[in-house]
Amino acid sequence: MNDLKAVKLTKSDLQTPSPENEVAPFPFWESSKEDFLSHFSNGRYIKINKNAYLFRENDPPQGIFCICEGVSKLARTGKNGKEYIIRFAQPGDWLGVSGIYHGTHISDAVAIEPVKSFFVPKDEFIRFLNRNSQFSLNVMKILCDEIEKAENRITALAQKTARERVAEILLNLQQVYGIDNNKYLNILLTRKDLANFVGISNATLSRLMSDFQRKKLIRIKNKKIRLLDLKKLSTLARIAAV
Amino acid sequence: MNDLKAVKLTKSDLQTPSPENEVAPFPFWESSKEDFLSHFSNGRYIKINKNAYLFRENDPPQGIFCICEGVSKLARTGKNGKEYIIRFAQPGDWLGVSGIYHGTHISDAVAIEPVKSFFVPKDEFIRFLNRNSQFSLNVMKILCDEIEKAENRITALAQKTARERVAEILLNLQQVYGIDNNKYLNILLTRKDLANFVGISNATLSRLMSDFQRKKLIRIKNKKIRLLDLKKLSTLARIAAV
DNA sequence: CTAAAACCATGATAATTATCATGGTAAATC
DNA sequence: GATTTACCATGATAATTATCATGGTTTTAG
Repeated sequence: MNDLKAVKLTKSDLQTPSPENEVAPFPFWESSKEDFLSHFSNGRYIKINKNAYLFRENDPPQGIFCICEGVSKLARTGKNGKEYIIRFAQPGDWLGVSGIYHGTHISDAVAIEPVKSFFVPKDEFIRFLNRNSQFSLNVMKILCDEIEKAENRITALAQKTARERVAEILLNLQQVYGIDNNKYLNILLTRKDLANFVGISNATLSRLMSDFQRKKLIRIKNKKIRLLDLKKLSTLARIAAV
Repeated sequence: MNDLKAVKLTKSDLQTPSPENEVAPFPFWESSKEDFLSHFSNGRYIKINKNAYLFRENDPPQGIFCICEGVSKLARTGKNGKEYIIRFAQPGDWLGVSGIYHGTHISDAVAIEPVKSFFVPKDEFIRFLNRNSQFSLNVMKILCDEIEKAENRITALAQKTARERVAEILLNLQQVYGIDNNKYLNILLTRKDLANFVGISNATLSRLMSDFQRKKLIRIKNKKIRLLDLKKLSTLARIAAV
């Protein structure tokens, strides 16, 4: 038996729009969405403009954000003033859970496109965890996923060259965010953000992207990226083919 | 109010030996240790030899290990055959929690010194989580700590030079594992393990360690490392003084 | 106790990546 | 719509780090 199977979430679950409500709040709870929401009587929807902060590193956490629409980046700024992007958060992701355990947020959360999110005050979130072991398991799964992703990043950063990491992250972005009708990635990043995510300088990233284009591995049109040769990219990234 | 404060664990809590039992199983639960253990009727103590595996990457998880004595490394092996050490686990740490959510372990766990651990079968662990929201919060805290550590590593790997990372990790090891009577680090690592943890080649690590010795930042005797100048090391690592 | 294996420091060299600088392009602002 | 600002690609150079190789040392295994 596997108790956890029952709480497994899929991306499509999270993104299925609800007919009776514009903002679809992920069928996260085992019963209905209304039931889920009714437990957070102090929860509310919040809109965050592009480039605005959901929270900042070292802020005392006020509560938890569940992203309903749009993408945010989670980033830290080093002593050298350089930003590093830990990860991106997309619809269905919860932000700020770690923060409530530490007393402060451990990274900035910035909307890289307009974001709609559901906000649950900290106290209510904790109260809810205490009363609902099933919900706790859900949250734990989220945390474990974050750990796995973080450890994947660590391994890549420690072992792979810039070239390999760029290829890997491009494939990863396609897998996570998917492609539009013209097969371009569904996430639009500046060179700077992409460089800060890969962990290399802007210049090196630019060169590698140019090189990838020359080699017909990718195509770039209006800043949108299309992956042309998944197989070669996978080989280049030294990962199993996608 | 802060419900979480009550469940906060400190390192000394975890390491306090219990008078009536050789193997001290951390006062993790709010009531007594006996009460804690009585809830895991299928739990048992396991001894693991040096260099033996607690589990391997991709293994289906059988249960959760709580380290009582000794140190393990959590490591992955890349396609290139190179090992990378994600982190070390010390007494009081739980291993394998992420694995039960993923169906497979996401890294190797290897004892780098003889390890004594308390093993709880997966089903029982899950059952316990379901029934005890307080315990769930404890586990969540552990996971959040892991996330924070992982994200710290990511930031360091992405932004810092080899030299900076070595200084940072030495300081970090001292903070986490402490020092013995002669002020040498309480953890004994091979050059290889340390290099794989920092994420650089053995050769580069050796050179940097020699350089640190020449500069009187550290001293090495019988493979044991002593930090001589915390302030300079902190400056070098570009972190706030310890 | 001895042979084999693993570990370690260091030199020489090559590859990788950052930094600095520049001109061109796109985007934001008024 | 003009102007200012941010973004991007690329050259030249310097710094960093890996790789390969070697001899000495320590550890392990029989």
